[in-house]
Amino acid sequence: MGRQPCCDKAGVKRGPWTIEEDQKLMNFILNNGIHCWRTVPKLAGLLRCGKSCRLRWINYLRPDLKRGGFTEMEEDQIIQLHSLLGNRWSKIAAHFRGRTDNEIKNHWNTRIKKRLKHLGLDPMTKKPIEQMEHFDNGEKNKAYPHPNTSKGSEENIDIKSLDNNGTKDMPKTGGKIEEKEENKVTWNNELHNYENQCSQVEMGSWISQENNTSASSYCSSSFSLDESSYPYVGQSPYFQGESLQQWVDNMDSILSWDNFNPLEDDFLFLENKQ
DNA sequence: AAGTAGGACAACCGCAATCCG
DNA sequence: CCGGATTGCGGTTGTCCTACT
Repeated sequence: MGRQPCCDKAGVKRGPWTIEEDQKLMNFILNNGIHCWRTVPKLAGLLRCGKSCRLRWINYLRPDLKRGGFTEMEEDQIIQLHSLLGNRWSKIAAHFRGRTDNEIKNHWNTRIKKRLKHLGLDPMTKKPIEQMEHFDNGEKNKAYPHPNTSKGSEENIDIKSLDNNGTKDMPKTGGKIEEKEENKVTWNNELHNYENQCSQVEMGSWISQENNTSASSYCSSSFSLDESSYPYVGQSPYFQGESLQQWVDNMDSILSWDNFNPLEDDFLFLENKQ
């Protein structure tokens, strides 16, 4: 006998969430907090399984989410972190305030992979593809173990050839990149550099958060709210036929955005209230 | 204008990890 | 310590949208 499914699939709604469902879930969580995802749909009056509710909240409804396209700097950070952490998206996402693992994973699969391939780099190893083909003759894994499979021992990572601008200095020929010794850095050095970078970014976010407590302005601290600059924003169901500002205004009527920062504090408060 | 292909994002599935009685 | 319940995670699939023919 196998394990019980997380929910009774009969009578459970699936597929895209409606605005009404989102409002129900959001209102419920903001009023009651999250104690047990399994009970959330029942108590919130939703015909969804708890897992689905959790996912919807984490990936879409969480008020502290920063939506919109990834900046080049964020992309570079993702590339760097991926070279360290592999496909551990939740760990990568932890370095980005307001980004979800799902968002980063999707962005990686749809954009960054292609970008690296376009640059003649193997997305998994960040090595020039031509070189990888050479190593495919039984030498590849030996020379460049994948972060997922290596045990985190010191290894040479050549991603420093990706400078802070991401692409500017990258040769675009199919693997005509000559590996320079000075570009090779140790695992520890790499980690140190990335952590410094990440902490700078996160500090910036926190500082702007200190200065301005509204969620919409928090988002604008690191990216423009100009929709034309960030086409993906418009793909949210909320944005169909309305501007971003209209959407924010609408949500303001449902929720008090001023209460969201810091979100963790609010949940603690809700917990204590009960 | 209709059909199709590809891209981007949202959502689901199944397994692993963790929690808790 | 054990076993069931719950949550978290990563891979995969589904859906919608847009560009192209």
